[in-house]
Parts: sequence; structure tokens; C-alpha cells
Amino acid sequence: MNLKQLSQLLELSQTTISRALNGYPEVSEQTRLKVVEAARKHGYNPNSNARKLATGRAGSIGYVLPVGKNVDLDPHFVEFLSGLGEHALSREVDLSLTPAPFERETEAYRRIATSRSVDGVYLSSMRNDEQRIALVRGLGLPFLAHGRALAPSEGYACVDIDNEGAFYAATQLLLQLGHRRLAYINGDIDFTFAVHRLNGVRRALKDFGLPPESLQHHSAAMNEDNGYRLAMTLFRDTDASERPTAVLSASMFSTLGIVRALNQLGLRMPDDVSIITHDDVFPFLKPESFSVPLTTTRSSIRAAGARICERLVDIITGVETEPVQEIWPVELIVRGTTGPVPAERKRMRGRTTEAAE
Amino acid sequence: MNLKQLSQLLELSQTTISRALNGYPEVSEQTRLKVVEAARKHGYNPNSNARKLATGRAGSIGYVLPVGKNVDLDPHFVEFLSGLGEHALSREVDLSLTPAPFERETEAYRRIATSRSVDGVYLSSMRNDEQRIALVRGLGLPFLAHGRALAPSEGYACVDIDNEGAFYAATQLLLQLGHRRLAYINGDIDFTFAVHRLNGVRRALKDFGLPPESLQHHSAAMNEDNGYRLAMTLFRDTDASERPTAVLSASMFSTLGIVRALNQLGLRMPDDVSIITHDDVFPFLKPESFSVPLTTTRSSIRAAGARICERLVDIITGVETEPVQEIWPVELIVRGTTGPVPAERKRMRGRTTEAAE
DNA sequence: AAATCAAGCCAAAGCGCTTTGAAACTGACT
DNA sequence: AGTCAGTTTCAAAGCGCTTTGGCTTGATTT
Repeated sequence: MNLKQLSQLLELSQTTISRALNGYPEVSEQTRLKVVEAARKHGYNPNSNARKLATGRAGSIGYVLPVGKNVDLDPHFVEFLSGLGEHALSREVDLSLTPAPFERETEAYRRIATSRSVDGVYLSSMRNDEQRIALVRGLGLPFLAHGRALAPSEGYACVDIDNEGAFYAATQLLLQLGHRRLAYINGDIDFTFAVHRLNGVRRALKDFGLPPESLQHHSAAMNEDNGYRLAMTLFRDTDASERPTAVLSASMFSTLGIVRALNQLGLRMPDDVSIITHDDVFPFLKPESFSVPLTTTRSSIRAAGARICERLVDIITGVETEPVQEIWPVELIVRGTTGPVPAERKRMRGRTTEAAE
Repeated sequence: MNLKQLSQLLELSQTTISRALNGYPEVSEQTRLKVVEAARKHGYNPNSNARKLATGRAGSIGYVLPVGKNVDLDPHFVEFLSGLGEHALSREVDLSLTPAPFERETEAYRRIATSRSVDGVYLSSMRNDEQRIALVRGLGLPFLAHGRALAPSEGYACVDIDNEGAFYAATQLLLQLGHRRLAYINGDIDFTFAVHRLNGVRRALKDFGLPPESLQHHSAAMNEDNGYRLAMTLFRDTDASERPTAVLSASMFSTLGIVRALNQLGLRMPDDVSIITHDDVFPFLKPESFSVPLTTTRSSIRAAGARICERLVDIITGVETEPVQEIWPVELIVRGTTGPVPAERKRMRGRTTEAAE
């Protein structure tokens, strides 16, 4: 059933049907009701491709999905997607994923833009040598970034969390607890979020008057394996005198591995080692669920997804005109894995045990 | 730049340009080269909506994305998607995700079908009371199921793994090791995969001549929390005489929690408890990475994604005509978490230790 | 009673592509 | 020279929708 057939059936013009269905005022309430009813009854839905062609609007937002043997679509993405989807629903937009290997990414964006298959795109996993902002802008494709680029640092719309502030606060807490030898098991430093976080940690150290050497920094993809491996390097393969007394971790997945290493080495949290992790809020992996509840910096990546969908639609429809950079504050939630530095432990044992309980 | 402009530029008809670009034989190699070159140079890409309208093909496969406060898009999905994307790329198709809350799912499929926005859909997370097969078939929408329904059991195309066989084999192994009191921490029993797996476990017990009571079965969403909770019920809240000596687990996430519970209770694998887990092969969470490497049944959900994309495209293009049910065998990989039943442990200690090393 | 106006409807012109059916041009064969 | 098959090109008709501009009507104003 298409528009023409329906119009013949109702003995009305296609124009009227179209207007009735799309809520234009030029049609009487009476006919509208009749039309809507008939459409429902005969299961008429406008052909989406015809409509897209006629209006020039695609009704969907796009994302170039990195694929390839070495690219793991990680759980962060799906959680983000989940939020996006939740909001997409209420705005009646679809998500269109265009798979592309990393090296052909540019081509993919170009094709998306010239073929008008989506109304706008969101960019995520911003890298240090970010090229996409200039690219999609040049292509005239509306966009919204999840995260920020190093350069240009402004002039484009984005939603990001205050990574630097979060890790500044986390580091500060550890320093206040007396820790002086820290380690940071960071994510891949090619991504800007990792740079921002590292900046936060370093700034906190500096403000506290500690030398850069007080921090051991390791960067690797955020997963269990790397967490384990790096923790082993820190605590098994390092001289006792140089071992950190506290570890910052960029993700719950890394922390899974760190905790395994500590267990294996017989080190206890927080008595021997304090840990602070960034928590993106995964419903299937909660900081409260660890053997010792994790102290975390927390920001829901799912909420970011929802917000990004909302704003991207606003940008596409012209509601939002100026490129605003929206930076979300991050909570620091103290649970059981942070305690005083070991040297001070004895005179505070009562308190520590209680906190770790 | 659109087709008309390009045709004027080259002083050729739109027909010829279109044919040249789409590789039809009616155009001389010479003109084709000229056209392709010009298109590249001027950055011409056919408007995808116009093309879709004209051909009636959408060039994308669809998925109705369940959203809602209580629906967590889980890591299984993203890994699956990753495989799908990998293959989609080579076939030049996009993925179109239509978010829909569970209760309005039917409506979403209906809209997808009548609006012709995708060429076909895949269905996943098959439920016991599966309605979607009849629905999409009735709508004339080509489809491919990931997993099988209970009814109808055949007559539709699907890709599934041999869940029953996998858990039969896993159970058999445990029985051969002397275990007689088993527990199965299953996924949500509303899904058919969970039913099939339970059938496998029960059949193995029966074939071995054990009564149904030898199995304690628990069903819940597969996550860390539930794994922990259910393991606690089994090992802390149950009389010692009734405690299982071996646990089957439906997912690595549940097992994460089970292991945490066992650690907390001071129970060791495999000396006190044997564990077999189903592993969907997540790059970020590997069975080898557990404190004791996990014995698993293994089948890559990512590979399933790639295969499903491949076959769905074949179904859409008419290459595949008969609905075939493709069932993949599942490997059983013995690592460190399976050993003889505790009672027999003493006289076999040497071997167990070795296996668990 | 004529003039004005809004409400409700319509015919037709796009949107940018693919595809049909026909035309024009080649050379080769009678 | 005339015919024919094969090649290369084209004009025009869709695909199913939205939207412009205009046409009727009946009611309201002058």
C-alpha cells in the first residue's frame, strides 16, 4: 500500500493525505481523522526512502564503526550506544553504522557525507592527532564529538567529562592519605582522554610539591590482561623500595586484572595497596561487587550517549547553533580500596579495617 | 555534485554515467574510464536515498535494538556486532539500528518492513515464546535468526551453536571426574539458549543414570552480581552435605562473580570445586586470565556475527533460497578449573596440582 | 450585492537516481 | 549499395514521497 493507492481509496489527493498524516494545518480535523484511521487500518507507512529523497532528511544519525582484526569494539561503546538508542527512540531517529577499517575511515566519512545517507554523525574515541573534525566540517556534515581533541581545542560542539579534574581529585585523595609513590595504569595514550587524565595526575603531584618521578605511568589498552600484566610489573618485578603504594586505574577492566595480580601476590587492598579506578558505570560490572568495594571516579557513559543523541538532533535541526563544549563534572566516590599509606597503617589499623569491611 | 551536473560536464547522458559507474557492459571501456575518473575528481557519489528509491534496495540490514531502563545491551551484543561489521564492510552494507522498547517491538518491525528502510533483519536473543519469526515472515521481511526458537523448530534460516551438545559434553566431563552433585548457574531461562543448555546438562545426567536431584539449577541474567549471589547461596547457605562439587556456568561474567564468592569463602578451584564456563570469546576477558585458567566450552560470538551478515546478504540477494539451520559445534577446552571430585582428591593430588598449574 | 478572506483541497513539479526501449552509429557480410 | 548484427549512446518513464502555487468553496466584511 502506497500513497497513491491510499489516495484513490479515500478519493482524496496525495497532497491531502500527506498533509493529514504529517500534521499540517491545511487539512480539516475531520478528514485528518478519516485519513489517519484508514492508514492505520490498511497498514500504510510512507516509504522511508521516498520520503528521505523528497525531504532531503535522512532521519538517522551515523557512526563510522571501526572494524578490523585488531580493533575491538569494546564494552564502553555498547554502553554508550545503549544510551544513544534510548534517546534516539524518543526523537524517532535511527542509527546507521558504517563499518570501516581504520585506514579507510576518511573515505567512509566522505561517502556518508556526499551520499546524504545520514543527517549528522558523532565522533568518538578522539585521538591526539585527530583529523576527523576538520574532515567532517569540510564535508559540511553536522557533527558532535564525544570527547575533545587536543587541537583544535575549541570551536566545535562536544560532550566530554572532566577527565583531568577527576584524576586530579583522585590523586589528591591519595596524596592526602600519605601516599608518595603512585602508579597510573592508563588507557592507550594515543587517545586524548588518556592525556587529559595523565595531566590531572601530574598537576596534582606538582601542586603537592612532588617530583615527576613519584609517578610510574603505564599506558595500554584497557583490558584485564594488561591490567594484570602491568600490575605484575609494578609489584613483582620492581624493588620493594620503589613499589608504588597506590595505583590509579583508567578502567574497571584493567582493575579486574590488577586485583587478580594483587590477590596472586598476596597484597591486600587497601592495607598494602590503595586503588582508585575510573568507573564508566557498567550494569554488568559494578565497583561495589569487587572483593573490596572499589573507590572510583564515576561518570555514566550511557548518560553521555543519551545526551549526545539529544544534542546531535538539536544541531541537525538547527535548534543548537553555537558550538558549545559541554564538560561534565566527575564524582569521586570513596569506598574500600583507599586507605592510609602502609607506613602509617599501624597506628590507624582500626579505621582502615573498618573502611575496608 | 549530482548525476545531472556530472552528465552535463561530460556531455554524456545520465544513463551512460549511471551505467559506467555501476559496471554495466553496455558502455565502452574508454568512456567508463573517463567517467570514473571524472567522478572521482569531482567527488561525486550517488545520493543514497535516490538510489534506494530507484532500486528498491536499501543496502542495509536492520536490527531492532531493545532499549529501556531495564534492558542492558550487553557485551555479547557488541562482540557480535563487531563480527557483523567486519563482514558488512566487505559486502558494502550498513547496519541500521532501530531502537524500540520491548513492548513496542512489534510495531518497530512493522514499520521497518512497510517503510522498506532495510533489506532484511536479523533476530537475536530468541525467546521461548518467540513471536518475531511469524511476525517478520508475515511482513515479507527477509530475516535470519541468531539462535533457534522452541517453536517452530524449523522452517526458517538460522545460525546457532550446539548449546545442548556443549553442555552435555561439559557435564559428561564432570561426571567422569567423579562429580555427583552439580550446580548449573544458567542465564535467563526465558531465552532458548538457556533451555537448550539445561537440556544438555539434564540429558547427560540421565544418560549417566543420575536422578534429576543431582543438579541444582539457578537461572538469572548473566552478570557478575548474580554469579556471586548464586554461588554464595550454593556454598555458604547450603548444608555441607548438599553442596555441589562442581559448577557449570553460562557465561564468563557470571563466573567472575562465582570466583569472587569462592575466593571469599576460601574454596579453591579445582581442589574444592570444579568449574566449567561457556566462553563466547571476549577479547577483553579471557579464560586463561583467571587466577586459575578456566575450563570452558568455547564458541566465538564474533564469528557468528560475521557469518550471519554473510548469510543474510545471501538471503536478501536470493543466493540462498532454502532456509537452512546452521548449527555450529562447540569446543570443550580443559584448563585448570576441572579436577576429580574432592573425595578422590587425595590419591590423585599429584595430577590435580599439575593440571591446575 | 460585491468584495474580501480563510479554509480546505488539488494538480503538478520536483527530489536524484535506475532502467526500459529505441536510436544512432559502427563495421562486416551479402 | 543494402542489410544485418553488434555496439554505444540517449530520452524518458518511473520509484513514492513532499511541497509549491493555485483553485474552490462558503463565510465574512464592506
